[in-house]
Parts: sequence; C-alpha cells; structure tokens
Amino acid sequence: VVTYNTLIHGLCLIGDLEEAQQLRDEMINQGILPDVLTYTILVNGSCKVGNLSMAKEFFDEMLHEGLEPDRFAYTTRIVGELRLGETSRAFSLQEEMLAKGFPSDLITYNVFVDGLCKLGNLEEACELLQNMVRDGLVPDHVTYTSIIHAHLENGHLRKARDIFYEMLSKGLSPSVVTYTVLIHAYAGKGRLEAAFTYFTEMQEKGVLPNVITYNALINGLCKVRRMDQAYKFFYEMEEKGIYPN
RNA sequence: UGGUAACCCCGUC
Repeated sequence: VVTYNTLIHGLCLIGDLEEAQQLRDEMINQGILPDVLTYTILVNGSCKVGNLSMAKEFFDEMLHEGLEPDRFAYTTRIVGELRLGETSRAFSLQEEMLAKGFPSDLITYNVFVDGLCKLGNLEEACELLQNMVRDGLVPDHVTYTSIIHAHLENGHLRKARDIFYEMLSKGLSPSVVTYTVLIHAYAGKGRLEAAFTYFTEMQEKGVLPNVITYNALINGLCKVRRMDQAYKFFYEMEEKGIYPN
C-alpha cells in the first residue's frame, strides 16, 4: 500500500488524476486495499486540479470503505469546501473532526485563515487567531503570510506592513513567500524603492529570493518601463543559478 | 507514503 500511495501521490503532483484513480482501482484488483492516506492523497490531488466535486467523491468513498478520516483527511477536505465558499460546511467538518478526537492543529487553522482571506473574510480570519491561541496554538509565518497577502490584495499596503512588523516582533521569521508577496505588491504598484528595501532585507537575513521573487521585481520594473533595471535583475538571477520560467 | 501561504500565462464572466 505504501508503494501504491507513493505512486498515486506522484501522479497527483503532476496533475494526472485519471491515472491516479486507475492506479487506485488497480490496487484494489491486486487485493491491496486503499487506506486513509490513499484517499487523502486523492482528495488533495482533486482539489489541486480544481475538481472539487471529485474531491468530495473520494472523501465519501473513503467513508463508504469504512475508513475513518483523520486530521489530515479532514483538513484536506476542508480546503476543498473553503475553495467552494462553503464556509459553514468547512466549520461543520472542523467540529466533526473535533468530535472524533482530532482538535484542529496549526495547519487546520492556517487552512481556515487562508481560505477565509481568499473569500474576502479577512475579519473572520483574524478572529480565528483568537481561537488558535485559545487552543494553545501559536500563529506561524504561514498564518501571517496569508493575512499580509490579504491586506495587500485589498490594497492596504500600510496595514500589511504593520502586520509584517507585528510578525517580526513576535520573533517569527518571514519566509521567501512572505517577502515575495510584499515585493510583488509594492513593485506592482510602482513602489519600487520599498520593494528593493524588502529585497535587500531578505538577503541580509539569509532568505534567498527565488524565481517568483525575481519575477515580481522584473514585472514591477517592466510596468514602469525601467527595462535596464529589469535586465539587471534578469542577469543577476542567472548568475545565481535561478532559472527564468 | 498523505494535509496549509506567493509570481506569470490561459479560459469563463
């Protein structure tokens, strides 16, 4: 079952759900029964390709097989419900999960925070932070990045920056993703000086920019037609062995 | 062996 799960996971990573499903069928024919991991992988893979009804089907099949979903399975399913905007269903699943002895962990909360942010419920997402603390959990850099990203998407750059500093004050280390969302927003709005400041700061802290970070900068520079500087970063990434995509 | 955050492109509106 580990071999099959690993292969199914690989197929899901490349987005080939048809083949993944066939392999699931094949393992059954071979007398190897899929387990909770198999279904979690399939539910997750379906979500990633945007086929949320398929995600639900796999989750239900897991139940029909008499398998008991665990925290990973529930959280994966919650991602799907939130993407559909089914907030109350997502919360019901959270309660169901709790009733089965799986209280939400940091990742479950992060899924809710990000999901609510993406649905435009930033307020509700922030309220969840209180629940996290109540449950003895500490918001991490992923939690903060979701909230910062939401503020940036709303055009509230200053608020985003404030949250960023709040994150630093709590001793959390921003990741390359945190810096990249900030750089993307500032560069995209023509605030290149601020973007450069973050770009410099991240490297001083040993956080290495990746191709997405460079794309964000180059995109901002191209928008304001500063092609010479755009090329400067383009060459710089090559020097660093970061390949343009 | 499985669950969370970022760019670009494309499609529908």
